[in-house]
Amino acid sequence: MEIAKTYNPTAVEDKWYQNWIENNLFQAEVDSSKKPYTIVIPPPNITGMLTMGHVLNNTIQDVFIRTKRMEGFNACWVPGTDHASIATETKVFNFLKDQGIDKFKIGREEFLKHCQSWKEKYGGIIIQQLKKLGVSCDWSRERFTMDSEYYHEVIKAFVELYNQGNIYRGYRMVNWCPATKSAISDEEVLFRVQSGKLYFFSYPIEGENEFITIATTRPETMLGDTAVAVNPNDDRFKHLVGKNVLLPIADRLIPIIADEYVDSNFGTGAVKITPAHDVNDNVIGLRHNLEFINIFNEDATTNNNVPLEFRGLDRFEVRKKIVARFEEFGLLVKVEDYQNRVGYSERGGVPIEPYLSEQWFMKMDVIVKPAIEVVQNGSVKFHPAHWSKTYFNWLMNIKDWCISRQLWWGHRIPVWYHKETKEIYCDVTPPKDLENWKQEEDVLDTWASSWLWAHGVFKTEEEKKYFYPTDLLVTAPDILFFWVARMIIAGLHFEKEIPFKDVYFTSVIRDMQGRKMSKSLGNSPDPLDVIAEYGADALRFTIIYLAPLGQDVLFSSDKCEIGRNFANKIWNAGRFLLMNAEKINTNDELIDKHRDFIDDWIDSRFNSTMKELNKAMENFELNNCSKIIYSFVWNDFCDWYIELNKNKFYSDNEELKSAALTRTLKMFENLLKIVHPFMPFITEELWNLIESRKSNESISTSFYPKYDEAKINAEAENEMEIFQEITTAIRNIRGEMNIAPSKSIKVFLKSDNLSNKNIDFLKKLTRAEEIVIDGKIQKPKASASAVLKNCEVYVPLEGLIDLEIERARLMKEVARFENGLNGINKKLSNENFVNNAPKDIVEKEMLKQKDCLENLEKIKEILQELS
RNA sequence: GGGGGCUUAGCUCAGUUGGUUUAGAGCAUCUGCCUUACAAGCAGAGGGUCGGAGGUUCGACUCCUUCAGCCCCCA
Repeated sequence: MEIAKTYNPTAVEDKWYQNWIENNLFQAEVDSSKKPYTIVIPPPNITGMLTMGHVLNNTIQDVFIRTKRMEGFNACWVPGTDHASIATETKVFNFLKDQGIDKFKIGREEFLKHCQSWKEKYGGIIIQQLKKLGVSCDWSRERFTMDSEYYHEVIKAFVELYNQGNIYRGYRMVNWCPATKSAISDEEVLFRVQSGKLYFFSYPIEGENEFITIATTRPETMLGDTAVAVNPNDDRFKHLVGKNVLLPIADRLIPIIADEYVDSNFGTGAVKITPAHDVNDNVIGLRHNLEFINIFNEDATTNNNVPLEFRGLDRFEVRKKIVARFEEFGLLVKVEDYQNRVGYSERGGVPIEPYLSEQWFMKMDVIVKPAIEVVQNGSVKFHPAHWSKTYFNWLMNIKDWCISRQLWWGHRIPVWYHKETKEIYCDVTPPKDLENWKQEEDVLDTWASSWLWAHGVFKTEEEKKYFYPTDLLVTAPDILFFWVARMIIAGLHFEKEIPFKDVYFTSVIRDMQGRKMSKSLGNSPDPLDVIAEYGADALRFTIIYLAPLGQDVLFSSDKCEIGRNFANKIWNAGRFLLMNAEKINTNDELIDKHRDFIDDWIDSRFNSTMKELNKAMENFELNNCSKIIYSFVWNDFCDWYIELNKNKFYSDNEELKSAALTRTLKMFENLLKIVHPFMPFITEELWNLIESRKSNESISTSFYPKYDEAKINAEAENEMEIFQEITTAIRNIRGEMNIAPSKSIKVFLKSDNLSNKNIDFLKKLTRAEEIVIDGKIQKPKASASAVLKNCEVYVPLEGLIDLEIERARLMKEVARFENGLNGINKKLSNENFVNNAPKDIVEKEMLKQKDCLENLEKIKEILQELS
């Protein structure tokens, strides 16, 4: 059998994914004989393309679900997509616009048909991309937030909340996106710092020959001013409070009021108040009973509440005109450069406009209470835990949630207004005399549908009962408020149960300069390109390896060399074993024959690796898991176990060879299994190569190795440690003394308690032709030496030794030991330490001191001889 | 202004209740090797005193205070 020298993922990955799907390996059905382990996917947006964030997030979910599946749980990972109301509507709107089609002309029904077909065409792309990653979702359960059953759930929830009095309609100030002509939530406003201007306007005071100067960043809103406010403690203005100002251009009289809110240090200390177009002014307006003048249309052009010459203009046009007019009047005092934070609509891409409008709101103060409790009492655990602080901070200061959106693509609010009586009807079914009613035009905020995701994805009560509450949610921290918190609220409100037990907050992926990956910066590699270049396994492993819990990740695609090289290492270990398997028969009956310390040692190492791995997994430290596995595979299994087994594979004893290979392959299979959740493809390929399997058999449904405390063997580990120390010491001499690897050497080991039994192993690893172990060895002349615990190493180098180098080597050792000894002496000469520290600690220090002293003495002796 | 996070080798990061660590890993660097699994590899080496200051303690990278710098979220 020919096995490629370097691993080539491309063919392997597609082949196995298809095989898994054909064999329905990831399908989960209700089965009361098995414990469920459930994850619902954070549904990607149908307008989205796979990002590095998705890669990290879904790899994490896959690692958990695959591990649990192999551990014997009924693992169920429910995939799906989100209709993304505003994002999709914007996309389709622009798509139609490019073809000269106007949304408003074709009307709601027609527009929704376009959305639907757009979804059919593009909505599945990200799902196909996810499959490339190797994720083991149960695709038969794929859900969409506008599937009919799910749609019904969302509407039902609205009706229930409405009937309970938790939803109300109100005329309130909202974040208005003039581009999409819709309200958006606070969380969908992105603040950007930009350089703007601060304009200083003078307003004449009624009946006085005096002016009051205000500073503003938004001159156009002066048309809607209904007061000027100053701080009540500001002596400069005390005499003006209560007087009126003649608002220029608008020619209205507005009062000067005093309010603590005003910061005397900002601008001139006097501010204009526009209650209809600024959040803070709105609060002041309510407090002082001011008039609310709305000066904008829905698209943020000026309406009929402004003087004729300013009507029907874009807000930024108006700004210019207003400033020009103030200048003309001589009322423009000055203009300063100013850095201000402007809120932008995340989807619309334009500055949002605080805007008064009729909207639907959800009362939050009461409904959030249980959601706070379940995190406080640990029913829902956050990983890392510190996110709970942010969670509490938000929930405890929560405001009512504006859930209506002036869009068409989404769940239309199930409210009808009676055409004559204006009576409101709210139900899952429309009123019987529909002709007399008019349905609410608005749809629900997308999050008011996806907050039901954790239970809404299950179609029957039986399924919900079995799979819900789910076990784990893996998500990015930036949707903690949007989604995680709201899902907890919804789960507790509608199902009386938490939606999930653990929440894993993933790292944020950044580029090598630490910048967030974004489309506009173009700094995000396309994961599919990365997969094509390095393989999905390599990408998966690398991203986990780089992403510690709670830390951001700096990523560039060349980092995938870590994963690719690791895959190649595993591949070649397998390749080597398979090459030997061509010449050596394996035989399970021999598995316990011809064992020696390396077998005990690798069993011990494997089991302590499993112990660490299980612990890291329980603590949601996947990054740590990847490192534990990497180090076992590379440093223990490849560097030492395989190397030491070579002697056996090349022996003349057929039975010994056979036993050794059987054991090594068994260990290799275990190793493949623990790597499998991280690198599913290569492990499946090798698992099938090392043994012929049945057609529907897969490593992904094989049994995960169980940790066995009894296999942890301190004696074997100790023996190995000594062996490794001696090996390294000899190799070090070879390296430092520049002895070519091809040149064979003789080694003398002076020791009383070292046996001869491992000499062949030592010879092999150090390329020595002869090794002599004896307690009475005299140091051969002109040899390089090393002093170890209970053992002195001498390598005779007649004619080859460079005394200077050897002296320098030994001096370094002297320094090392002296350094250590200093620290120990300092401790032991401290009476307080000796008296107060635990006994075993003190004893250890004394032992260390003794060893150090002995070693120092020996090295110094050797040095003396050298000179 | 409120909340959160970070600061350990050239770079990116580990370091789990303070004491088996003379502070580790990967990458990068240097030296030597194509040793019949792997040059995407092997062997060896150099490199930090843990952001600054103070404190608690017999003992601190680890706990406390404070200062400085960087980042994120909310207002």
